[in-house]
Amino acid sequence: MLCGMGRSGDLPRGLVERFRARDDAWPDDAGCPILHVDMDAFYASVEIRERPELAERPVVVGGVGPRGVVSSANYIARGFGVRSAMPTAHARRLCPHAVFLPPTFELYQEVSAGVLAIFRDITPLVEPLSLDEAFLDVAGALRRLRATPAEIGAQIRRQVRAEHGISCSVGVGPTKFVAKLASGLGKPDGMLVVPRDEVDAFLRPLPVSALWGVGKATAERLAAIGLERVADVAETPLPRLRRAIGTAQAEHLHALARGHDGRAVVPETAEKSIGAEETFEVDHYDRILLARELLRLSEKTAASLRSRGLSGRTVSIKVRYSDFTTISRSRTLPTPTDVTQEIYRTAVRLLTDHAPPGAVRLIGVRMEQLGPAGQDQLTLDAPENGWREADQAADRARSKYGRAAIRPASLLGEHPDRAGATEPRPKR
DNA sequence: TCTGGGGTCCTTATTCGT
DNA sequence: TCTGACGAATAAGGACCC
Repeated sequence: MLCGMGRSGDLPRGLVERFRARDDAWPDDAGCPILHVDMDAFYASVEIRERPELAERPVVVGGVGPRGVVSSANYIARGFGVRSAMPTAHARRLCPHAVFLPPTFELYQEVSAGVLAIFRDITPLVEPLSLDEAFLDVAGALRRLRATPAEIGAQIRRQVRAEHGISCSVGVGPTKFVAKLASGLGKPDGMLVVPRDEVDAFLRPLPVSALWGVGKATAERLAAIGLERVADVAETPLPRLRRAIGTAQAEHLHALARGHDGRAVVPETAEKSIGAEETFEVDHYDRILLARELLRLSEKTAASLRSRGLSGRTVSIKVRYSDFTTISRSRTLPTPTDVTQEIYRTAVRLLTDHAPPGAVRLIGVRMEQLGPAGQDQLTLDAPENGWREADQAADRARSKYGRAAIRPASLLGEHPDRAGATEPRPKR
């Protein structure tokens, strides 16, 4: 959410300013149909909007437990060095007087839906990347709106602020990649327009970490062969790049570095996997407790599948040990399922077949190979039919009476959100 | 500093059928 | 019948993104 900072790096200051839109004046936006809109410090901004008295204070949103990390921090908190993905404990040391808040996703989802509605009024070609950012292709909307891409970007910024009380940044460019970089460098509360024929001048001075898909590991490998800027990558022969980082990534980065990015803005993409995982506040050895946690996570995953009308064929579990090494084990079922009990049984078998050697800090369940539910599941007499009906009845009860209404027997006595997480549970 | 939770995509190895 | 080549599916791990 706030990763833009390290990426802009030691960019020559003037370079960004050259592309900045201000006072209804900006560089040539002909041939720049792609907009990337990114909310500024989204979670923190929404929380501040709800509580205006926080506006002048450092605000950090994230996990507040001993193992929480920062999801979002307003710019005052960033001034103290607080960054996203940083352990909350570290953020507290850097900025003890900040207000620390747990995230309230329902609220962010609401605001996000409202902002997306603004985008969809402009064009149906809206591709959300997460709750707080989206691509728009406005090529087809220009004539109808009698506006240029940058005018549309400016309008969006005004409208988001007026209707939702938060600021956003916009990047306008000929491709998705350029638009995304531009919005990041325009932050906070700004707009950058990168003309088609200035893409090279814009990209070449950036550090390689600005390239989409280059994180710590890849940046190190590139540095090892002497590549530090986007220009270096653009000028490196492909075979050399392939040897350093592998075929697919080499070709992808080489293209991006030269300003080539043919990816279209795609409104709807099918989900590939759905799952749930949890990090314990303290590590656990207890197999029974781990199994109980798997049941809770299977239930969550299955309910999520059912609410989307999907089922999955591959059940996969993930276990992270206290030393942070992480394993995954998976099994593909003969037919797809969205039934809690089936997912749980498979998950537990995976866990016991590969009994964890040590203390566990995280456990998770995920379903893959998703498809529309209802195919292959209605085999008469299949043992899971009874379970399906039970699941559906439970879904209905939960939507009527709340999540605590219906729980598997082995989760009784636990708080619905925190079953098995940490504290010893009350004995009954 | 001591590392969340939701995902996507890629690479490599293995197995199985033709 | 044996063997190898090949592709598809499966499994595991890792990097990366927000």
